[in-house]
Amino acid sequence: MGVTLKDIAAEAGVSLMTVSNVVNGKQARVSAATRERIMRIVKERGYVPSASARSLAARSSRLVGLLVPAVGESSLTIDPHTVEVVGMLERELRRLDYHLMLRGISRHGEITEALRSWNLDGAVLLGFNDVVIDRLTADDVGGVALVAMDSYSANPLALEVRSDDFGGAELATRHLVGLGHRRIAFAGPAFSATGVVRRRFEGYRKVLAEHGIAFDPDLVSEVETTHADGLAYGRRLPREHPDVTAVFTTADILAIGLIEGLAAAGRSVPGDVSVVGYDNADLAVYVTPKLTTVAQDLPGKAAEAVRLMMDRLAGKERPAQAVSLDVALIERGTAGPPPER
Amino acid sequence: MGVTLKDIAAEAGVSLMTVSNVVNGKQARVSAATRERIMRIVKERGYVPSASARSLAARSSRLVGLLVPAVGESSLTIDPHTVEVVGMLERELRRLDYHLMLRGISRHGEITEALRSWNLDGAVLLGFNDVVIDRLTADDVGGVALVAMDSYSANPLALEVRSDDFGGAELATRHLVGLGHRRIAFAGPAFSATGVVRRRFEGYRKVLAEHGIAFDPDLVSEVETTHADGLAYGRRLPREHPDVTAVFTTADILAIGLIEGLAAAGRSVPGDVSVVGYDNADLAVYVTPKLTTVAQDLPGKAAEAVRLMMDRLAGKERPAQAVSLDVALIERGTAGPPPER
DNA sequence: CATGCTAGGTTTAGCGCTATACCTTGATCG
DNA sequence: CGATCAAGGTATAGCGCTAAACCTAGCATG
Repeated sequence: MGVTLKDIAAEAGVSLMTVSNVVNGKQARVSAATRERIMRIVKERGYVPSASARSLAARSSRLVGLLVPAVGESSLTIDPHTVEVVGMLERELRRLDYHLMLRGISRHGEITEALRSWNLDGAVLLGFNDVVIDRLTADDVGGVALVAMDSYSANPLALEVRSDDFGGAELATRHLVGLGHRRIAFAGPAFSATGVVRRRFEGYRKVLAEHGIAFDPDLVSEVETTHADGLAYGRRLPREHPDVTAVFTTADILAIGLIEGLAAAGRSVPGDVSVVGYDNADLAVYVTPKLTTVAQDLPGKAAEAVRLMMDRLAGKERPAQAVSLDVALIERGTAGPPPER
Repeated sequence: MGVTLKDIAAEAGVSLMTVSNVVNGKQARVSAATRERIMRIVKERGYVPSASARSLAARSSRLVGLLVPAVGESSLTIDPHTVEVVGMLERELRRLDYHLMLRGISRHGEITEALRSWNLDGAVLLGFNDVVIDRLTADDVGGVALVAMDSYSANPLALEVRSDDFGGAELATRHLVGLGHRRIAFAGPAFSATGVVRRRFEGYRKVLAEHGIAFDPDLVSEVETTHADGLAYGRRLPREHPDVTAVFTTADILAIGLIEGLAAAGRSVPGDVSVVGYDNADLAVYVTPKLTTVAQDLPGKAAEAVRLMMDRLAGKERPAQAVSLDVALIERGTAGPPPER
């Protein structure tokens, strides 16, 4: 159906390999005249190389997998700030003439299957639990460049791109302490899921220690990264810890739920309680008051992921194993001084 | 490197074709005993079929493209309610053992290129201008099942899945009229971009007519689907049309910006002005007051897109050409009776 | 003048799989 | 009892491309 190399070769009166060389820009082997003639025919006939044939013959697919956890039969849930990374990833890869395959993973073995079946050159692991990444063996991923986002894995097979989670938490907590808060709660999902939360917790704890504020484990709550869980947490917080005047949360959506919950419990933000979010999601500015939050460098994350992957594909000697991007505190309306007493 | 059909065939002492038949579940041609023996070896050796080889030999890739506009060098911007559709699409396709390739399109020709190069079986066109879809020729898309989302194209080559935009607008407008509003504005992007906006406009207009309310073109504003543009619109609306007591918008994000703009201009929602959004995005419930909006059936959209595509791939005689899904009005806090005067 | 070298090609041998035609063997049947 | 047929396979010929080895003239070189 489609036009093939053979057709072009026949029309140009050269061998198939000459056309292949021209199409792939292998300068050395063809004269300028031949090259131009072939290129003209390629354009005219609308030749488009077959990716499967290339992948099969060249053992490289120029395909990168975007692997996302898919719990059971449920669909992928890509959170809003991840979506932006996906869009940027796609653009970077497209510039380099790579393609992106989106794949939900529900069993560990599916990672290997996806990599092998499609002969992927690389893959980006988005939102996986660290232990999933640690379980990957050289047998699984031989040859493919794996980049894990926001993980803190011990697996040398995976390149890693993340934000400075420890530093972000320091920034947020330091801001609250600077405002005069002493009873500062920490709310985020379980540590086990990802090292990210633990790093943020450690940053929080370090700043408390720096300022001689006693760490109170009761002020640390395990709250899922959802509006509903944030809401529930906000409702019970004033009852359980009336002395808390500020909360550092690990996600904007959680913070927004929290603020609504606090309001339901009769506490205003930032009048009674200050709240700091994390991620600087779009919606941070849609709520009232606008959310004070820690911003990640999303474009940087996508760019670094691609850079790391390309370095490894190029067989760079000692490519960076992990990159940590800077974060910034965005001061808006949800953090202020504690109430007078 | 990987295990191939040949390896399995050698180990099982059968021909390569027998293994191929077993792996592909072609019952007829193998005895149960042989089938089991082969399956055991396949499992043991961790055989994974090569998608490129299959695609090449079978002229079918089991790959579906997810084509999204990418303006110039910028990255894909997938709006939040689209993201959900993407996740659901992926799940549906994965269940059917298809894979999804995400591809940004910046020139029209890239659609064809993507389809041909990867030998795609089908493609979902997300967020394209109707005229882009109309320009697709049989030459471009021969054999691939194209599904366009939210388009009203005249091109019989594309299957279409959309919500009942006309009906959604009717619902919203009727709600406002029922509440007692007479001066109701319409805010949305230019009609030219997509028939969706025009259908919603027509629904709005029809309900006005039904109730004998004179249509005033001055109350129709071209506002982009962004928070910023909604905000600007909200700021100027009370000045330009102080008598407007309600606004029907074509997007939640626009509505949220609008509400903020109205607040900046000293108008409260729903006290002074009622606002109805569209899409029932997650963030509709994060803002205060929670947004009254028109909800689309997102899971239905994804499922229908896949069903339509599979029907066409299966060569169904008269597959549906377009599907329109039901919508529902979600009453929350931004629409109330007009102020007393 | 044999030798090497370079430019500009061509030939060959697959990559891993599937479609299709073909081949046995034993049972069935008019 | 020869023809027919189904079950259970096998052999062959690609799909469209690339890597790698090979070829051939024309020219410079010691």
